[in-house]
Amino acid sequence: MPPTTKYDRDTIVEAAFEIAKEGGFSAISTRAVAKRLGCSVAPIYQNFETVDELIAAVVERVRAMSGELLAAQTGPNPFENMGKASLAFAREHPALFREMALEPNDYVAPHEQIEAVMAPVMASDPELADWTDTARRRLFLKMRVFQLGLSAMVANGHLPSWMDEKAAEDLLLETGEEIAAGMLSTRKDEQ
Amino acid sequence: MPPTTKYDRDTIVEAAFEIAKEGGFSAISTRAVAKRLGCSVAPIYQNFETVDELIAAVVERVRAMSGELLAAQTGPNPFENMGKASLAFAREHPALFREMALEPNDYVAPHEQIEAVMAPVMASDPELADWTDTARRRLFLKMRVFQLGLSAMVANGHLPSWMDEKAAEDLLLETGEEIAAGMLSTRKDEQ
DNA sequence: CACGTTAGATAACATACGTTAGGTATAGTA
DNA sequence: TACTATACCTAACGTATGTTATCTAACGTG
Repeated sequence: MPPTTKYDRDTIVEAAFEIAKEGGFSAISTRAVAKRLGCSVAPIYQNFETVDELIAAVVERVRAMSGELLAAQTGPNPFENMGKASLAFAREHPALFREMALEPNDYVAPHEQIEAVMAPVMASDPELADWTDTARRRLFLKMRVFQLGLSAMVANGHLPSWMDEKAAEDLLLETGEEIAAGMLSTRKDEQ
Repeated sequence: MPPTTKYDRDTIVEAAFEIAKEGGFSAISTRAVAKRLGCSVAPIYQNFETVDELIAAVVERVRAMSGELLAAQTGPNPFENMGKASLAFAREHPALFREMALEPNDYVAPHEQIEAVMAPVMASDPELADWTDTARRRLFLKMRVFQLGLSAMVANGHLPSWMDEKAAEDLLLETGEEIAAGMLSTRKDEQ
């Protein structure tokens, strides 16, 4: 039988993940991963057909991490949790956030799909109880847009200098409230 | 004297610009530009010290184009013009928009600087006449965040499928109004 | 304890990149 | 008309990449 395995799939993915965390997925090269592991490229090709397969595994790893960041938000409001998780992702892993959320790829589910998941959540929110379904969806879209914009600024260090982590979260929540309030008052104006 | 010049600086920058438009700045290589021009790499090195210098010239070209997009918006409201120009940039040159607005670089001026430019504009807006300076700045930040998020979705094709160009502009303006209305009503609540 | 399977190392091939040395030909000038 | 300056081409060097062929050695099985 063969000698004992020293570099298994997970070890390799972890090393590649660390590299991607610093330089994005494009920084993952067989030699860079091998160097980080202190080995040659051989173990990589023993565990993956091509480097693209390794990168795909790293993407899965990132998705899992993203899910953990969301699960770590245990507040009562799902929207608040989503927003805070997004900000945490952007702050803690800016390069990965850019790759996942700010580039055209299939990692991000289409808006309609996310909307479909959130529709029942919104319907059960007492604050939105008397909203029409259309209005709820539109509010959700607006909140998602704002959340993406703020997360992008966090990931790129483009926030105003005085704005720390908490201030960013506050801005997100505050604006969410204001958009909702604005939608209500505007609708009132039209009646 | 030398033979007549066939490939001058502008011609080369224009070819590199077209390449960047399709694949981003990283797609600019001496050979790719040469191929597009139907020449060798020699003219490039006659006009530029290094490929980085060429890329810098392309960045300037993109900045100029970005300015033209803003100038093309001739409506009465400066914020509306900025927002529409940003959406146009994201829609017409998604790869370039990502490079300029969604990556960490020095192309984007710090928020404070943009804020300083816009402060007098906001002060002269009759709708904001009785707002405090702090509130105006905060509104501007929120609008910029929303604008960035929406432009990012446009550039990446992450918009809901039903949302066309006009619908995106409408969403931007509508949300701007709602945030302003929400800020007013929220402040009222506090009093 | 010998053997065969296979983890890992090494080094090579092919490609793409930036850059440069050396050659060719053009066009104004002497 | 000969000369020179130079726009352009060709081909190469060095480096980084993905990938693979070949080798070495470890280890459970017989």
